[in-house]
Amino acid sequence: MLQVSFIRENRQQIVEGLKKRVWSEDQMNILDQIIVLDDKRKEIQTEHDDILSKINTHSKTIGELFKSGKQGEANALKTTVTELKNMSAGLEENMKSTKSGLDELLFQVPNIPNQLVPSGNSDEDNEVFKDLVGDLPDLGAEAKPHWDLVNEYNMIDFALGVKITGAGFPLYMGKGARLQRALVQFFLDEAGDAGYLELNPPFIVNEASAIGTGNLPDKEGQMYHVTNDNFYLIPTAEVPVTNIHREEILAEGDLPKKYTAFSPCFRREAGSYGAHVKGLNRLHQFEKVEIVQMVHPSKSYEVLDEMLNHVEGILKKLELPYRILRLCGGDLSFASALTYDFEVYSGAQKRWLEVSSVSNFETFQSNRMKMRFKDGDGKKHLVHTLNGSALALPRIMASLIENNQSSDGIIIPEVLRKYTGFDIIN
RNA sequence: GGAGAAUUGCUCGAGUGGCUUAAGAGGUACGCUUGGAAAGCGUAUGUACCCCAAAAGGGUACCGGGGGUUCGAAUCCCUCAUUCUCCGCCA
Repeated sequence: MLQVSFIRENRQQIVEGLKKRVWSEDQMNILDQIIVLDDKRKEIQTEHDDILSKINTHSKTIGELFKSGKQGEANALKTTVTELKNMSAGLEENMKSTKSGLDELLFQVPNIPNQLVPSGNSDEDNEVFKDLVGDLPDLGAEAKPHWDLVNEYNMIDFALGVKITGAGFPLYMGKGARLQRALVQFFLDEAGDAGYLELNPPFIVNEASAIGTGNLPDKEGQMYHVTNDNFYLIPTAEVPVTNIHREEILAEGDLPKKYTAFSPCFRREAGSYGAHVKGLNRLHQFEKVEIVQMVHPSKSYEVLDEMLNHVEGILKKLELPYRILRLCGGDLSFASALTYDFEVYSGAQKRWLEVSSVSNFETFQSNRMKMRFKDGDGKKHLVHTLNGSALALPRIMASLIENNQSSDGIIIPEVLRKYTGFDIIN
């Protein structure tokens, strides 16, 4: 969420930014309401602190009066304090509702898009930042989509997943399961080599963590909620990992913090049915290796490029044709200032599949989480947080299976063979 | 799941209603001392918000979270979380 002080001082810049997110004039009014409520909050606090101060002084006096035996004076003063306390209670109530009103408004304001973000309403307006790297596979007319191939080679059983749980929970088997594990291992090794500390975080988080990363309150319906304990199944490892330093003040020398984590990801997003969500294209449970960084604000865009390079390196090693999109304002996630999506080409479906999303959140998450660092002068600043998928498994599997199909079977890319222990699935 | 004990600042740790402006120790920073270091001595050392044009200064809140009793709570009560010990169950 944005800081009120930032809203006060950069109104014009914010309005320009929100226009890219297709905000109406009506919605812009929220900005003014925020400032009005914040003014009110200050006014109430000044008044309230003043009363509390008087109560504190009087209480001390009462103690002294009792000690010196002046019961009458003490009791008179007690009455005064009681009156002050009534006033204080009223102000406190007012403060509470003002603050929650203010938060409610602040939660509605998304991050301000970076200058580079193109305006636009939907994914059709995304900018192709880097077009096709690699060659589109030439599979011929009899190319099969991955959902047929995984069936043919007994790699994944979707029907059993439905039996056990429901749609969107595939069961990987044999070489399918092994290939998946090989990819995870490969991704983690790549991240480790790039200096990310490997973590194995909790896959269920509490409410505070979900709020910290911006998954609550906005996207409650997208997460699985464990109501008995008020916990949430993570939609991505970004949630537990980014929350590691929630409400912390780091030393400037501690930055950057670089973390990587493998996790299953759970997403409710009760989807539509049809070809574009068929097979591995969209799931309720999938696996992903995530990279996360907490960095000095002056470095965050440099680091964003570094993360892009990291993801590109992996896709090149896997020999998958890919392209990079720069998301437009309308497609940008709520918390992000700039996002690049990676898409790989899936040869039989003949379409691009999103396999990674790399974002700079600037201070949007760190402000919610109160994640700061102290500079040499002892001044505190919010860190910038970034994260990216490196990578999400199912669509990598889908394109890898489709693109590498041959009359002999599915050819395993060279780089994975030491992890799989086999070079073909047939 | 049951019974008991605990949670205090950067760390350890004292603190059973006003004498706490949270003792004391350690750590850290700076200064003094020294040929240099150590020791010693001195000073400082949290977070958030508010007042003030700013600085200086002042105020409020914070002793695991939330609520309550009281003129006054780290201290008493309720509740939740976490940690430890024992019992039960368990991969």
